[in-house]
Amino acid sequence: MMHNKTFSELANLLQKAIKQSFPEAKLTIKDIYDQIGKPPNPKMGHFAFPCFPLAKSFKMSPAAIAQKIADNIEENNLLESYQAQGPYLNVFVSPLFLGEHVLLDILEGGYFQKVIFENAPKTMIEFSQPNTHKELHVGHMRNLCLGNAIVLLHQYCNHKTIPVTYPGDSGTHVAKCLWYLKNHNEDPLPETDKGAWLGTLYTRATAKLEEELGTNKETNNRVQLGEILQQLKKEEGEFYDLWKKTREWSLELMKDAYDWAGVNFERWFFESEEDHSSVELAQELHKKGTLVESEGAIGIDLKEDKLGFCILIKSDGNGNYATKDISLAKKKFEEYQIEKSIYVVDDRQAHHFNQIFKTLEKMGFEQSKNCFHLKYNVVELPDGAMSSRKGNIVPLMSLLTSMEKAIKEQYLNQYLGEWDQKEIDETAKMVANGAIKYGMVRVDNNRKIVFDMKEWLKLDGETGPYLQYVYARIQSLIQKVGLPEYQTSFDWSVLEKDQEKNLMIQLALFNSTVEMACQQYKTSALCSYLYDLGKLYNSFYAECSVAKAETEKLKQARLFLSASVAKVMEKGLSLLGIPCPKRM
RNA sequence: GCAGUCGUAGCUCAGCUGGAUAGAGCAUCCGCCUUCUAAGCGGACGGUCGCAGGUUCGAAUCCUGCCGACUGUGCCA
Repeated sequence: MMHNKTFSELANLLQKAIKQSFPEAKLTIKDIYDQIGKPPNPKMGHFAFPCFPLAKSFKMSPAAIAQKIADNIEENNLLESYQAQGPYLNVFVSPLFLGEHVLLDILEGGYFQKVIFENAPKTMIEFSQPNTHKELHVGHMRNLCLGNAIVLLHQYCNHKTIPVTYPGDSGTHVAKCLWYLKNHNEDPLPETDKGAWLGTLYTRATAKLEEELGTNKETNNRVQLGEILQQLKKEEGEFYDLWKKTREWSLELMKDAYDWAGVNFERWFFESEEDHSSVELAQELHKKGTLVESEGAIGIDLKEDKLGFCILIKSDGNGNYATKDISLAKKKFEEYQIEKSIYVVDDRQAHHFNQIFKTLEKMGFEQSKNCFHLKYNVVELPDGAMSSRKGNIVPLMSLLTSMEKAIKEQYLNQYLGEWDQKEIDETAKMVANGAIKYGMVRVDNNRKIVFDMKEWLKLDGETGPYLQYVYARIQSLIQKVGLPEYQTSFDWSVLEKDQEKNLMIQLALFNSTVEMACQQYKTSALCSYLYDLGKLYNSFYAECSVAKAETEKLKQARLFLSASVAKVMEKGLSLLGIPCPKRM
C-alpha cells in the first residue's frame, strides 16, 4: 500500500513533471513511489529520485532527464526546494507539509492506524519451543524476543495473527531428569523456582550418565531409563505421575519467562499431545502409499527433491520429531484455518523444515507453500556454544538479576530517597527488559550472537536503554514545559534548523520502515531506524533549547516535534516488545 | 562429498530486492553540565568491504570460482 503520504504526494508531483517532459512516459505513481530514496547526505536533499532507469527509453543522459523533470515541476505546497544534482533529482520537503501531515498525524494517532498491507493472510506464528525439565537460558531469549517482535510487527501491519508455543515435554531428556531425581538426587525440594532447579538436575543427570559410560553401571542405567520411557509412553506408573508433577514446575518457569517478555500465547501445543496421534497419522500415510519402508524404518522418500529420506516411523515403531511436526501442522491447518504458518526456529533445523514442508505438500496440503521457516542463528558464549547438557549456560533469571542490579548501581540509585523504592525496582526491570530485547533483535537473523555479559551490562552506545532514555527525556521535558493543544493551522515554518527538519523526515519514514521489517522479518531494520531517530533527537536536544526557544511559536513547535518523536519511539519500541519508563 | 549461512575499522555490528564521498557502537585521544535528565552531545583516530573473475552506465550489494569459519546432511529433538 502507498501509505506514506509524503512519498505518494511526491510521486504524484513527479509523475506530472515526467509526463510534461516526456509525454510518452508510462511510469505509474507506484513505480515512482518505489524509486524514491534518500541521498547520502541530508544537505543534498531530504529525498532523491534517481533518473538512471529512464535514460534508455528517453535516449537522454540521466543528468539531462533530472534537469528536465526539475524544470517541469509545477507549483505545489509539498516542496520547499528541489534541484537536479547530476543524475538525481533531489528535493527538500517543506516543514509546513511535514508538520501538517506527519507531526499532527502522529500526535493525533491517525499515523499509526494506516493500512500497511491489504488482505494480509491469517497467520499462525509458532515460537518458543523450550524443553521442560531443562533450564531456560539466554539462548532461548533470542527466539522469544524475535518471535514476539515478529508477531507485533505482523499485528501492526494488519495481519490476523495467532501466536503459539510448542514446548518439548516428552522424550529422553525427560526420562534422564526423572531418573536422576528419583534415584540420585539428595537436594531437598526447593520452596520456589522448582523449574530452574529441575533444570540443574537434568545437567547433573547427563553428567552422571556420561561418567558411568563404560562402567558396570552402564547397563543398569540403560535398563532404568528404558523402564521410565515405557511408563511415560503407557501413561501409567510412578514415573508418569512424577512427570505430570515436574512438568508443571517447568511450565511455571516458562510462564514466568513469558510474563517477563510480555508474551501471550493463544495456544500451547505440547509435544506429548502429538506422541500417539502422530504415529497413527504416519501409519495411515503408510497404508495410503505415501510412505515407504527402508532399512527397517518407514518414511517418505524425498530424494528427487534433493531432501533425502525423512523417517517418520523408526525401526522400533516409535515416531520422531518429524512425525510430530507433521501431525501438528495438520492440526494447525484444520483447527485454525490458517493461510500462513511461520515457524521461528534456529537455522540448524533448516533441513528438517524443508523435509516437513515438502512432506505436507505431498500429503496434498495447499497451505504448505505458505509455510515459512524463520531461521535465526544461535547465541553463543565467548568461550563457545551453550548447552544445558554441559551446563555452561546463563540462566534467564540470573541474567535478569545481575542486569537489574547493574542498572541500579550505575544509574538508578542516584534517585534513592527521591523516588520510592517501587518505582526504582520497576524502572530497573523495564530497562533490563529493553537492554535484553534490543540486544536480541538488533542483529541480522542469520548472524550469530556472542553473549558477553560484561558488554551487555554496559548499557551505553546502541542499546535499548539509549532509546528508552530519549523517551524519558521527552516525557520530563513535556512535564516541565507543558504541551499545548494541537493546532491544525500551525505555522510549522519556524522549524528551520537542520536538526529539526531531519527529525521530521525520519518520523515520516516510520511506517515504511515497519512495512519493510515485517515483510522481510528483519527486526534489525526497525532497530536501526529507531537508533537513528534517537541519535537525531539527542543531537537536536543538545543544539536546540525548547524551554528557551527564541519565540513562543518556536517553543511550541519544538514541543510538538519532541512529543511526536516520543510517540514514534514508544510505538517503535513497543513493536519490539520493549516498554518505556516515564523517567530513568 | 553435497547443501546452507557468514567473512565490512583493533573488537561488535549496520548497510545487501545495484545507485552519489562505505556508516555506527565499543576501545583510544580531545572538548562540552551556573538550571529543558551527561544513560547525553561535538570532534579526532581508524577500512585493498576475504581473494579472483564476470554482468552493468554503475557492484560491499547480483553471478561464478577459490580461501577461511560455522551449521546441517536416515532412525536425538
